[in-house]
Amino acid sequence: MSIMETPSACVHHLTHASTCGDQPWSPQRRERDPLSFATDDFTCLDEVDLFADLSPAEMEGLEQMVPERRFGPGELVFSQSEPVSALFVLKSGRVRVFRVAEDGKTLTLAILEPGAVFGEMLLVGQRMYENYAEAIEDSVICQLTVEDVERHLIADPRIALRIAKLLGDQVARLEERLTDLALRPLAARAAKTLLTLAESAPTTALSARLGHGGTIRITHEQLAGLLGATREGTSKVLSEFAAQGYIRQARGRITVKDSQGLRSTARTTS
Amino acid sequence: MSIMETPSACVHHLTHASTCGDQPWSPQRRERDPLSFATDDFTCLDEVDLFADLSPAEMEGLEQMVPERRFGPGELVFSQSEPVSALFVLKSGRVRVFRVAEDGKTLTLAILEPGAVFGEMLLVGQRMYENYAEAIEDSVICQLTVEDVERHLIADPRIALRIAKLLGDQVARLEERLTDLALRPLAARAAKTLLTLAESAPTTALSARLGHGGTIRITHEQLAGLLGATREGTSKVLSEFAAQGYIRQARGRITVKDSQGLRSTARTTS
DNA sequence: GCAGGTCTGCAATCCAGCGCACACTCGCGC
DNA sequence: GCGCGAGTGTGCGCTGGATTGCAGACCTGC
Repeated sequence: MSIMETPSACVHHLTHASTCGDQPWSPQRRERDPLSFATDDFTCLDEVDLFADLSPAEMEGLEQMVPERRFGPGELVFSQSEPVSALFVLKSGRVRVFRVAEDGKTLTLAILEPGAVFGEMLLVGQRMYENYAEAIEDSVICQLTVEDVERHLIADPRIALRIAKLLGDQVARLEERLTDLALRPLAARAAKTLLTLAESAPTTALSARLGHGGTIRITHEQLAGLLGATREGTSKVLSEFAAQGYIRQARGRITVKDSQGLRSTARTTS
Repeated sequence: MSIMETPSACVHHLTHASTCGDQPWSPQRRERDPLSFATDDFTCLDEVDLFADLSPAEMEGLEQMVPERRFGPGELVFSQSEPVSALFVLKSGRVRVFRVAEDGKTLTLAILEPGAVFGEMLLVGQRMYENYAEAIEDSVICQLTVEDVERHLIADPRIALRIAKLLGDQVARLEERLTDLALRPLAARAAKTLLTLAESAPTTALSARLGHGGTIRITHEQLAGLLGATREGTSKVLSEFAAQGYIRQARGRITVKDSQGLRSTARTTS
């Protein structure tokens, strides 16, 4: 099933976007392969610390009515034509949350790993008009409807506190990124971002065995989206990092070799 | 009393900051004039919607133990040498929350008007290591200690929800600013910011009588700090706006004349 | 009403990073 | 294993905006 057959994935509000499948900001659309999905590692709501305070019985109750959807690479999880009406939990795969300018350029707000929650703004009455989310790999996503949320979560003080913490972290991260973007050169931002990614996408058992500790799965273009820079500029600084021995590069993969070197680069101001 | 006599206002951690009162990021320090403080318009906790759900009795209880402090222009409310250990409520005056880079350049995160709450990150376990806050006018600020907060607020589900909403709004604003900074030219950001300021600092009875609706009290330099740009660059675009008739300028004051014109400028992408 | 500091205007110069173009090469899919 | 497309290296002109330096205009306090 091609995503082209999913009309709701189209975005009709973009000024310069004429036809579906021709989105300048989503070049890597592919056919979907239903066989390659990961098996269910955990039920939707386990392992998500938003719900950590719930009793097993309560979890049970919630889980019953949580539908689960699958998305192929490039497929939109939500957009303006399909506005957020639910809280999403990423079960497997990876999702990119981003914004689009009128001229088609994008900024990536976050690249989410399994276990992440998104669409949280809905919980506090925000609308998220402007945000898009797309799968960048085959992904399985649970979604709680607004009603689920309102009835079971908002009312619960334990959950409300968790939500506040979640949002607090996010505020801190955003403030950091904002000041970095304003005050630091590209190289510094790139170094910092690599360090962050390297520790947030932690070493799996497999990658550790292969000596790939600190390996990030990301393309230059995706990284550029996070940095608020062009692909070319990003490639440039990455080459320099590689030349310095700070990192090693492969296609769609970057391995941090000298985090200390990156750290000092991250501190430069101009 | 000069702020020079307030040792705790000094910042010793900045790389290039040698002496107090010589902070490159805080050029407008002045003597403090105790007579010019506004009178108490409202008690600390009224009018702050964070506490809107509390009963009058509860409010009473809280208010009793809320100390109140006064700050003169340029005086630091908190900084790295005096880290956040409280929740602040701005009663009167105006406060700038900002960050400082190693080379002394700053980015303003927010300019707060009376009734605003800040230091909220503390509520959710964030540290705010990097944030500074300074009064830009004579200001009166109430501060709840950590203990006040933990005992009376965190536990209360109504408050927790308010906090979540507060942080949610903040996330939305930050995401917006981040994408604007990354994807939009200075002129567009400036226009947008002016519009936001014009409506967030609403028309007072006095200014309405004087026909000053939509007047913002801000210097080019302060605006530049918000935009992540230089004073010169900001002055340039403001001159252009004035030439277009979008705004009228006076010292430390900008009046929006043609919000429609600004809106269209704000939409430009490059 | 005078003095000093703040705020704003202006111009010349410089430069990081963008835009564009293209060549290459890796590796996935067939 | 072969081919094609996604991912990457590179160069160069261009430009938005930073930098620097200064000059005048406006307040505010004395």
